[in-house]
Amino acid sequence: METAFQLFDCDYINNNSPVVRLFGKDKNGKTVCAFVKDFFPYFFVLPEEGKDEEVISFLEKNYKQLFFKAEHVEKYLPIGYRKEKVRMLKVFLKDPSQTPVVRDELRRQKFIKDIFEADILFKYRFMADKNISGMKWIKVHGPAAQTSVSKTDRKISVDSVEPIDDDTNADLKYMAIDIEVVSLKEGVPDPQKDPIIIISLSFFPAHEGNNTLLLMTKSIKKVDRDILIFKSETEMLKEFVSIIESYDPDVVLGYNINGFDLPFILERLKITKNSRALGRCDQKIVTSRKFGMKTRNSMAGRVVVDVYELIKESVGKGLLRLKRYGLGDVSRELIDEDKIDITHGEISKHWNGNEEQVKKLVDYARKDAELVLKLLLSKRMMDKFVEISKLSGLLLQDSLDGGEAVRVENLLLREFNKQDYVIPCKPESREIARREDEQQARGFKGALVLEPIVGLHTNAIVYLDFRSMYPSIFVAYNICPTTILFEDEKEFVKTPSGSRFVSPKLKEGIIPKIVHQLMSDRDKLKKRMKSATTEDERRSLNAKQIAVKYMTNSFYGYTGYVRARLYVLDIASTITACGRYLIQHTKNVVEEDNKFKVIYGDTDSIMVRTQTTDIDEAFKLGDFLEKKINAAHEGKISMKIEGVFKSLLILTKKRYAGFMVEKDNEQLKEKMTMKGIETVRRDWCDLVSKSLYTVLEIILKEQNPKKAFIYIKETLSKLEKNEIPIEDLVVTKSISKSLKEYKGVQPHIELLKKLKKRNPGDAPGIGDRVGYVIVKGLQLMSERAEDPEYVKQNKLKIDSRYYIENQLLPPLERVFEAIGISKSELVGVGKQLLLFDAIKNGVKKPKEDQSIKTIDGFICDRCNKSFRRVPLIGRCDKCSGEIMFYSGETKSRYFVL
DNA sequence: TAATGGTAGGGGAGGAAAGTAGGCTCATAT
DNA sequence: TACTGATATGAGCCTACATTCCTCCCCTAC
Repeated sequence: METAFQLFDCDYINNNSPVVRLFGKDKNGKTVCAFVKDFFPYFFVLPEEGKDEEVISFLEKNYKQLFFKAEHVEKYLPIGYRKEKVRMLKVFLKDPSQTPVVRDELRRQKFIKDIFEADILFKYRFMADKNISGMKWIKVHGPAAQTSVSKTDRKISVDSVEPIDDDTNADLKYMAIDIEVVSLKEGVPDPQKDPIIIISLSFFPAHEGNNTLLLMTKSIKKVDRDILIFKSETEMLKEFVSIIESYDPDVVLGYNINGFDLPFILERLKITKNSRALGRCDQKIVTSRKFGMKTRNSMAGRVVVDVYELIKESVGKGLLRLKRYGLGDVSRELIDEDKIDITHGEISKHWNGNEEQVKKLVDYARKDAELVLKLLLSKRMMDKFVEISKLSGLLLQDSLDGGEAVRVENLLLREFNKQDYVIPCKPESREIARREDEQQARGFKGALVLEPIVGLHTNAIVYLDFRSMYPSIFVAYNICPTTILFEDEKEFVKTPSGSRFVSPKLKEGIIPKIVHQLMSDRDKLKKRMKSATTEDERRSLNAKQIAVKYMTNSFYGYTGYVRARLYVLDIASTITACGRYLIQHTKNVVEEDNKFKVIYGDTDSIMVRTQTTDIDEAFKLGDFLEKKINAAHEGKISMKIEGVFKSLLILTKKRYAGFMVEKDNEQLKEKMTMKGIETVRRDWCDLVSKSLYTVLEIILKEQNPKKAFIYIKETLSKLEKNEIPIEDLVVTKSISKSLKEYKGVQPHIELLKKLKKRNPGDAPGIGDRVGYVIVKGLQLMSERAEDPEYVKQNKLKIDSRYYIENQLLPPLERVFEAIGISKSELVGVGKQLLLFDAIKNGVKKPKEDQSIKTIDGFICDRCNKSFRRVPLIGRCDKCSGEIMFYSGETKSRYFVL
């Protein structure tokens, strides 16, 4: 019998000898589990000269049960150009789980020179050898298997496996989970003690007509159709297990499901003596493992997706701009839907409250599961990972969980093996330390950032960049671990930085080959995208295109990554050195005849000032430059015009704003671009981002600083009059490590300490973002950071002075200084405005009693310079005006304690 | 069984350290 | 001649301040 299915998961079980299991779904939506026998784990041993037999007898003697067989093979060593293969031993064992033991023991033996591929996960060893990939279709031959262990529609005992070419995707079933827990004590719920009270499930497609199901352990009168009530948590969990089995989801998802819901459920299942085999196999319970701060869960045959982690990753990679990661914030931003408002601390209160409150809690739980599912589906968050799986060969779960290194390694393993190369084992901790030291000592220089010409440029600026610079360098100079020359070779390619790689005529490097292929694949995908007829087709092609781009760009970072199997610092350094040469050389070429000036450039891009203000002409000049530069680089790497800036304000390296015109199908499109400036940074409050954006827009589009001034004046006066909503004043920052590890004093950390004291259960953790506002007071600014909600509730006063002097003015000063308006002019305007306006607006001047009761600081009567500490002289050191006490808007010579 | 791509760079806040001005004390002179 | 009080001056030391430099941290550009 022949069966084709899309490969969803793969693992192995040990029935005396290993059996590989392939999980997937066929065209009819039936789940499949295919069992493959007679595949054994192996690795390669390079013995010392002539010691082959010693290795074999050692294995025979010490690992009688485990050792299966050894074969003599000829392989290329992976690092450094090799003309000839080397004889080594391919050692087969009987049990994958024991491979590390044998490997480590062998390593200690004198007759061993090196060991290769002794740490490739068994499932990936199998998949690589059979040339099958996660999320691709495979065809298996074989009869139905007699087993009740796996819970799939079809079970097959496999004789042969092969990949098939099919680009479609099977329809998947999704189930979102959200649990609610009451904690007996204050703080984080403890699965040992605290019971689950509600399990909220959301399905796509519907489960027996229900889009949602709510399991709960308290009876309420007005019962919705989707509510199931149980007498005990034990019974509720039992039903939960059976729902999973009957619905049989492919994807199980949740918000922070890895960190909270799943581990918690597992613990409660254990305590209530329910089954923990939630996967498509009775034998394997769901495993939950902690790696440092991360928790990973695996469910045989299914995929666990944590939407919270996906969101964070997207933000981290700059694909998404969000200030906070809460489900509420994210839903509002991405799908314009709100969460029902209940804090963790209030859950117990609602649960133990009246009917109305319990009902609200139920609605809240239902909404959460719905939102998570909606986010994943409507934003098609998994598409990219499906494509990454197909490209790299990884299983979908590992594409989602793992980093770039695993992807690159999986791809390289296959390509290396195809060409008879072995790849090294992962470095041990000592080797990692050595690499780190080496990097420390030698340094690993990165890209070149050209010194910018700071200021406002109003001539047309042409913006050009290199197409996939680092990947192109790999290809252009045949850079690869397998081609790097340590010895003399007649035919070689020399990079501008002086490194030598063997000529591609003798050996085309493996990485260059892969990268070249990926780059041309991407070009084709982009072309197909342009002619796509349906939105679905376009979106699917786009996901592919993005995945290809990711893979292409991963190789450079990988070679400089200390934990990589194929870490070659020389290669990483060579790549960046070539990049530096290219950008510098390009600048020289552009400036050759004094018509153009390169005013800035970063890594792979340059901005060229022309002598025109006409956009069409600028584009023509851009085309001219493009041709000239590409000719200078002899087709090895090409530059492309990205657009023309009508006006551009450069503040510093990596910080600029411009009014850009792009060409899209011969249509001109205008847009504002801002890089690195506070408008795009998440650690400034919205007031700053918004007003700075407006100011920049006025300056760039209208070139009218006066108008910008007036705008600021209004903002400042609003701020002084407390007319700015507190939401606009919230500054958010990430927590990057545990409290103990922080050395200095920082606002968000100080606030975190306070929050932990107030409500340990609700306090944010590592990886979360904390939002704060600065309130009035005399302590360090960091100690005056406060939770906005707390400020509202306790009616604390916002420190408007902080927002003016430390938030609004500094970024504005930098902008105005760059356009030639002095800092003091603006500061003067800012501060005087602030005080004089306030006075004009009717703040009473004390007449009879000229003393004030509290002080906020010390201020110069003439120029309004403020001092943090009391100056001992009574004169302002700037203008020699008199120093006075002030409180709010009131100044006085006298201060009564 | 089991994790984690890279360097360059700006900028805020706090803290240490070296530098400095002014105050205090004491000696001395008038 | 011895002693007192008021006043001035300068040296030496101490303290608090303003400043500079550095570290830590966050986040971004590419």
